[in-house]
Amino acid sequence: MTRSNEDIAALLQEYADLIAITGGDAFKARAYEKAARAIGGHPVDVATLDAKGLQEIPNVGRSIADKIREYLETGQIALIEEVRASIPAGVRELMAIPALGPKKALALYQELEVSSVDGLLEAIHQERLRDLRGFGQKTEEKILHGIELMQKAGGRILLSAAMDVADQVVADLSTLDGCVACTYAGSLRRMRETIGDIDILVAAEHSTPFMDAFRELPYTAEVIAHGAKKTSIRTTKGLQVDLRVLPPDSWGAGLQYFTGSKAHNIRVREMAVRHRLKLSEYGLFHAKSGRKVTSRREEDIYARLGLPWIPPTLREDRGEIAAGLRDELPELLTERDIRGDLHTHTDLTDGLAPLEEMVAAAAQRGYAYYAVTDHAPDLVMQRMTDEKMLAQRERVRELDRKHRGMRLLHGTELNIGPEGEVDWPAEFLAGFDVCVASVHSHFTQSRDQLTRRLIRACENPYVAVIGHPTTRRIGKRPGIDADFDAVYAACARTGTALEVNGHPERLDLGDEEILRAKRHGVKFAVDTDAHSVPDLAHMRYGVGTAQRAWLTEDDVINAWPLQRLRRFLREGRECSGG
DNA sequence: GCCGTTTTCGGCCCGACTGTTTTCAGTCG
Repeated sequence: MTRSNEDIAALLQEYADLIAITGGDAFKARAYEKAARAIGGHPVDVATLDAKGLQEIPNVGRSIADKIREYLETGQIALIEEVRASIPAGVRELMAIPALGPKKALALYQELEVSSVDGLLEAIHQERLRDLRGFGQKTEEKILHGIELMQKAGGRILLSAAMDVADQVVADLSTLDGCVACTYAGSLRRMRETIGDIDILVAAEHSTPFMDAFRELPYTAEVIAHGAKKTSIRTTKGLQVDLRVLPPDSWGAGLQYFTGSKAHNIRVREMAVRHRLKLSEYGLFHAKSGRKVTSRREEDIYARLGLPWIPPTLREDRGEIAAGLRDELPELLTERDIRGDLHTHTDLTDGLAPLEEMVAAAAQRGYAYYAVTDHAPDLVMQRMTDEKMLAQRERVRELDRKHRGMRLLHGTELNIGPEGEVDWPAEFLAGFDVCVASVHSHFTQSRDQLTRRLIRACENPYVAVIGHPTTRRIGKRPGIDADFDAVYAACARTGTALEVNGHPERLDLGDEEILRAKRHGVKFAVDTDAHSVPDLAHMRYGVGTAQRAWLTEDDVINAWPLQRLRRFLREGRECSGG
């Protein structure tokens, strides 16, 4: 993940928003948006490219290339700074609320001088929106609901955003002299879907050099607190990061303590008490004498309590301790177990990279197989046709012959229509190796309709995987309201797998839903839904989510050898229907 | 602003839904 690509993408997206808010040329805004997306998804660090290299990125022309150079040289883009000065940052934040776009955000600012979410709430409570043209009672309700949804995230950020920062901090601190170990702990290590703040641990004899370096990092914007054992900072992006430096001898105890979860740690400490021991972040001690038993490694602490080492993703007090005592902890799925990705896109629809680049990147990851699943025609904006799909299949077959060691599957991501129908009739679907089917619209149907709709998709013999089953967007949109137990039962009955979509905004199904689905005997596909080469790396979040739901290699169809996967796909086609 | 030419301009993903309006603008995927 390259820092400058992301920063520049964010900046260009901001400019696109500002153009939209100020009523500028909509096509120009769109051009900046497209460039932002292309740069965010570009596999090469733009800081290493010259003007010519920059313009080779799709949707980046002379003007935007110049602005990127300007940013790389001066750290800002004058034009964007200028527009920023005329529109308060809060106005743009309003656009993050569902139901509010640039036009309504601008109306709120110009007519009511609202320039923050809090200000908007106040205006609503004072009933000042009532007189505003284009704002009615329903809009008001939608806005309130949207704000509630945003605030429920409670300032927590996406797993991926936290991971990027943590990876960077760990890399920076690991280079310092005297660093025995350095890693992240907390909910990030447990791979929770959202993260409150980031905990970084260092094992070293002397803490001062680390605390000093931490405060001096280029992305440290503010030092919240600093001492010998703990320093807290806020990054330039507003994230809180805590650093704790432990003596190497306390590493295991500290790591165990700061990884949590709180509920898990309470259980473990209760066990310690029953063993007449006492567990703290400094180690495991004899309760009476206070003599240290062990503290250096997590494994030793768990072992002394009669437990195997418990993977962090399981430490949620969901039965992991009882299972550990019975020696029945699952052999969790790991990223190494994944043999292929079954849901990916190319630039034939809304992906960024051409087929050849996606395939080359997949081969680089060491996959044994890889499915290309571009959108089907019912998602009208993607302009798919039978001819385009068949032509792509020819290219896939040809590439497959060239690639030794990785088999290419030709698939599609079908759209599940309002009645549960999909884009193509059986005879056309039969030509695909694998079909993913997903809901992309009509989220507000009744519970019965949504349930029937999903079940009908499962019953289509050619549908092998239900993509992002709840369609939630974390912090933005709740999942659809269907009777998912009925859907899971249908999946089990028809041999249809459920997706664990690894996109950090989706993580869909989430851990709790996977646990429920598994009880119905369903199999899963852990996919990235990649729309660019860097997106392929989202597999780590899909696997993390799968781990949190106790999934093993046997539960996950794309962890199987190709032969077993093909058998699953074949049997699904035979046993679905009615 | 980008792109691809019918090569220096003219088109740019397109349709549905929703709420507000009184015939359509704004938002979304």
